[in-house]
Amino acid sequence: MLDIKLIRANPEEVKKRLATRDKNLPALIDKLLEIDQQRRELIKQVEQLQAQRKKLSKEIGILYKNKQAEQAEQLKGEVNRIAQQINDLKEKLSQLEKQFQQILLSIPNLPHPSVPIGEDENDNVEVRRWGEPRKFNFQPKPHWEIGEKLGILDFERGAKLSGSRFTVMYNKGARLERALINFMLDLHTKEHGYTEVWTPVLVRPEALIGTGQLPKFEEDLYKVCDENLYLLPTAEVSLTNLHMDEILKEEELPKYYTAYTPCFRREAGSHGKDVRGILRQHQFDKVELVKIVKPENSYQELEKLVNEAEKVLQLLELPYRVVELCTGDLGFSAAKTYDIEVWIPSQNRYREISSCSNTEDFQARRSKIRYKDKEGKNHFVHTLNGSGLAVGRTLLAIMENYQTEDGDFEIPKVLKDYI
RNA sequence: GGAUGGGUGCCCGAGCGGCCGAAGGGGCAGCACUGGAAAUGCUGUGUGCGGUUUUUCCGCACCGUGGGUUCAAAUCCCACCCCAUCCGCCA
Repeated sequence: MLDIKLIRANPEEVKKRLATRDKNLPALIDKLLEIDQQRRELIKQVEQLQAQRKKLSKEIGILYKNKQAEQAEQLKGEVNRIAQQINDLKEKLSQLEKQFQQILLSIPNLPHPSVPIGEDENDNVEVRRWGEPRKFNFQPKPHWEIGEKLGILDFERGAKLSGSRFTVMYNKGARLERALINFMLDLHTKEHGYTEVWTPVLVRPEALIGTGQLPKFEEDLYKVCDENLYLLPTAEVSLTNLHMDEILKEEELPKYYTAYTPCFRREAGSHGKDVRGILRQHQFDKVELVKIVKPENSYQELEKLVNEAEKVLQLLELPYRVVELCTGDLGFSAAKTYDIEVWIPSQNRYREISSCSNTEDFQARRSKIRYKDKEGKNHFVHTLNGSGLAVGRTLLAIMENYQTEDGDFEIPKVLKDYI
């Protein structure tokens, strides 16, 4: 959520920056400001009337005490009239307030000035590469072929049980999944100072509103029938909202959290995309990284966060590149995002395996996560999140990059103790 | 699923329809005491919105949420949400 005060103070600047995401946003800001003005005018009127009512009511009380009932009765009539006016105005006000909130909640975050301007993923900027894609002296196979032949990936039974984009894994596949989770959690807790967390995977709408998935992206989520709960699309939601509605102490910051959770996404808009294999599933495992920090450190923390996610790929010796998302490709809550893309031999290109974002105070404002400074003043924290990493995609990348000519694949050295 | 209790400030907790933004305690900050500290004492300390000569000050709102009663609601009534405990059921 953007700060309405910021929008009021610099409407043109805000519109200009939002337009780099989406050309339709400036008009929405105009509408918001219009409603805001009406709303404030009404608030002023209502408050004046309420102040009057309060004053007169007190006088009535005193009159009764002094046994001047007649005069009290007279005043009552007047207060009744004022109360009626207040009611009328309040009704209008609550309408406006509703619209106001609804629009404000649907406006995405402002891109950081350093974010490259662009329309879609083609305008993303490569920041660096690590590792050399392996030269194969045979035709590398896609992971689904390897997996099916080895009998470790079972798409048919996945579909039988749950539908398309669900997969069953056996033996080496299932064990590798588990090994990767442990490996990643150990790395982040032991080397990078994160606190390991285990969270529910069913969450309330409040949490999803806090991190920005709701109200706008309901169609991407699985909702539990007959309960007001949703399946977690990412542990960013549960980890960030651990501190929903809290005022933290300054010395508690920064907080680093990591959690393994399954993630559930409907993939509503992506029919026909990446339909083969396990790249895009309705259910996948992820180890998530979340940081809650003071505003002045957040960009430094973002760079660190990306490095921490990269470390996983470096240790697994998987080639990757880091790209900076352009304005048009930024997620709703993000002010700045780096994607890490791992090399996929069968596609002869890099594919996203992690996305690391600084949302600044956008989520903090929605989730009401603040901290109190030394002077006793409250400020919104900055929140960051990143995959560290998407486990299924890591598994896929290992299968393809470490494949052998006979249709099997090797296990990266660092995982030997885990499997 | 059945029964009961409860949601008040950073935390705990009291609160007769007007004098309650709200007692008391804890925490935190400042000061005093001390060689320094602990202990102790004193003082201060909610949030949001709106206005403002924008350091200041003023107004309004907020005691889970939304309605209602009343001249006046944290306090009374109704609905909803949430939490806890017990019983049943299940792992």
